[in-house]
Amino acid sequence: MTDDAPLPPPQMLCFALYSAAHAMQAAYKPLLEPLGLTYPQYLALSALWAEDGQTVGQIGAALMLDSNTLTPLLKRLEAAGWVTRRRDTGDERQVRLRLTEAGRDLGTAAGLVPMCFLDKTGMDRDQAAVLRDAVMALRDRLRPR
Amino acid sequence: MTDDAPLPPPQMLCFALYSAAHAMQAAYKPLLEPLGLTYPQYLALSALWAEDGQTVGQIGAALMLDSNTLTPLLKRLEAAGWVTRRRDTGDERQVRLRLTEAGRDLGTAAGLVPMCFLDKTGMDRDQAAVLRDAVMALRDRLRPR
DNA sequence: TGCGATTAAATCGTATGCGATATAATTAGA
DNA sequence: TCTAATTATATCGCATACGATTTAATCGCA
Repeated sequence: MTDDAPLPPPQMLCFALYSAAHAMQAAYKPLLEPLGLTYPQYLALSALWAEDGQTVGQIGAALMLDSNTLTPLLKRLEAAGWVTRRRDTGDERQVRLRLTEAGRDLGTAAGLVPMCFLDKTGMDRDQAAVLRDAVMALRDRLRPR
Repeated sequence: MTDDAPLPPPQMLCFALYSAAHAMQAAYKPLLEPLGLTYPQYLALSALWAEDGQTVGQIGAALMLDSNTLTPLLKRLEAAGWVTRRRDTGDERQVRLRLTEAGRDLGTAAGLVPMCFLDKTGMDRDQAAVLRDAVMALRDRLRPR
């Protein structure tokens, strides 16, 4: 039977997630740095590469981030010339993000990044998918809604 | 056979980790806020609850963080009255962190936090341990060294 | 139709992370 | 033993995250 003594960080599930997320971003860095992207910026662009013209809110729903995080990030992507930000003509509350020519080209250039990352994990697609689903299931149980 | 088209963020293993780590910290918030702690502060204190009197470097090794992150965090813990920071008398380069009386009491008060978190995951200890080990294994494969 | 409620972004403040650099103490070796 | 290399923290700058608030636009409904 297990006891209730406090576990040191290395043995906690939460710390495993915490440190693995950091390690993941560190592993992405050499892949993204040549492209001039941070990992969250890469995520935001990934959302647009999958579907261009999304609003801040739609990207936020995909990445589970709010405008307080996304607005400055998206402004940096705009300053870098990869996207444009324009108020929606139908609903001026919304801001639509559109890839520029350079932004689309960057998507092509970044095409190999996911495979390079998979390589680093030492897993095949199926193993990665199993772990991904387990982690996503945990995340969704932790989300209040 | 799978294709090489870019996956949208919700389907990527990296995003699962990224968003699960955020969800984990959000789940900890209601448990830690009453104690006046952030999640990384809780981790640092957990290291000290497991073994008091560690140096900045030792805590950093446990949490996989460097002094650029830890020094300000530990100063906040000191300002809150939970630890003291003193240069090691034997090696003045090192700074040793010691729990105050209040810091030790906080450890007692925080004793139930891990179980409360486990509850939120909807998993039992064994399931949590399996997932923890899988995530840690991935993390260690991603670490360059 | 007019106004209060709701919604979408943006802004502000604080706390991480982390690359790069600085500083002080210790160690190593000729 | 004297000094160059190494080590342990600290500092600085930038980019997230996120709670709280603000602003502007749209909606609901009497």
